[in-house]
Amino acid sequence: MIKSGETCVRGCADVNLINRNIKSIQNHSSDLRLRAKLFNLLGNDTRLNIVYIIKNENSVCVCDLSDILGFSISAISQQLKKLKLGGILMNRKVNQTIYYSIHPKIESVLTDLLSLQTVKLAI
Amino acid sequence: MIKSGETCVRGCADVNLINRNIKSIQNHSSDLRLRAKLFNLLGNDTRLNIVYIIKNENSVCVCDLSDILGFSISAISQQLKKLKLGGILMNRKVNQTIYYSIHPKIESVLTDLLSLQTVKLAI
DNA sequence: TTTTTAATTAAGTAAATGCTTAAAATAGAC
DNA sequence: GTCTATTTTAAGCATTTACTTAATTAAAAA
Repeated sequence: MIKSGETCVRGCADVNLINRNIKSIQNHSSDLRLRAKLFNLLGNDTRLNIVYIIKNENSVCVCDLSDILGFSISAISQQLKKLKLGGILMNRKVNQTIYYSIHPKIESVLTDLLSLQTVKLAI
Repeated sequence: MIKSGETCVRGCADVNLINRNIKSIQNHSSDLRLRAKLFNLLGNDTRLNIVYIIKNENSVCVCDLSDILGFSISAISQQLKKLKLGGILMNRKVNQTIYYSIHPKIESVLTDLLSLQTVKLAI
């Protein structure tokens, strides 16, 4: 907790606002961290493309993703690993082939995130 | 366009799926890039905290954000610059103080993004 | 005018990111 | 058993990221 004129050299510090928001950030820290993590996973062109493709096709193998996106199998595999660890994807093995699909828990959230109107963003 | 057995050594390549999705990614590339950029901006703890605070307070100065989040003024200023360039924040000057606020164009999108149920994400 | 305040910009740095190629694991086909 | 196909993992590398401190800008106050 900061008291008026205690830690800030400047005059303009809004002590109430500062303390109120320090608490607020603390109270919501786990939610905010989780949210940032989700946004971070989707905030990369390659990973967002992967998620977009799998969402449309339900289930896609590593090889096909590599052919579609033009990156090495290895590169795709590494991104798939991150998406799986992040709870966005799951996979199942059929013979030698591993098919990735959207994790049911995140399905509806992803639908929302991918249908949001972001056209407004263009500056 | 890939033809069956043309570019892929492997047998399992689903040529139709591959070509269909190459087109799909091309058609949606600008939307996907924009969306990834937005997620990327929000996919960082410091920046998401900044946006969260400003959304709650309407208008906050650089100094106060620095005190709340415990980073140098400079660090906060650099993140604010990214958020402003990305179309998420705007600012106005009152004497020596610069107040940042949510850009009206992105307000409703942000409300959606911050109210999405992401608790499901925990693994 | 000089000093002070708020913020930005510059420069530097450690760590993270995202790809590459090469090696290793896994399991079906021969 | 060996060979082949699919994927993962390891190692390396160039780029980006996110902070720090120091210098600079801009404008109000003394």
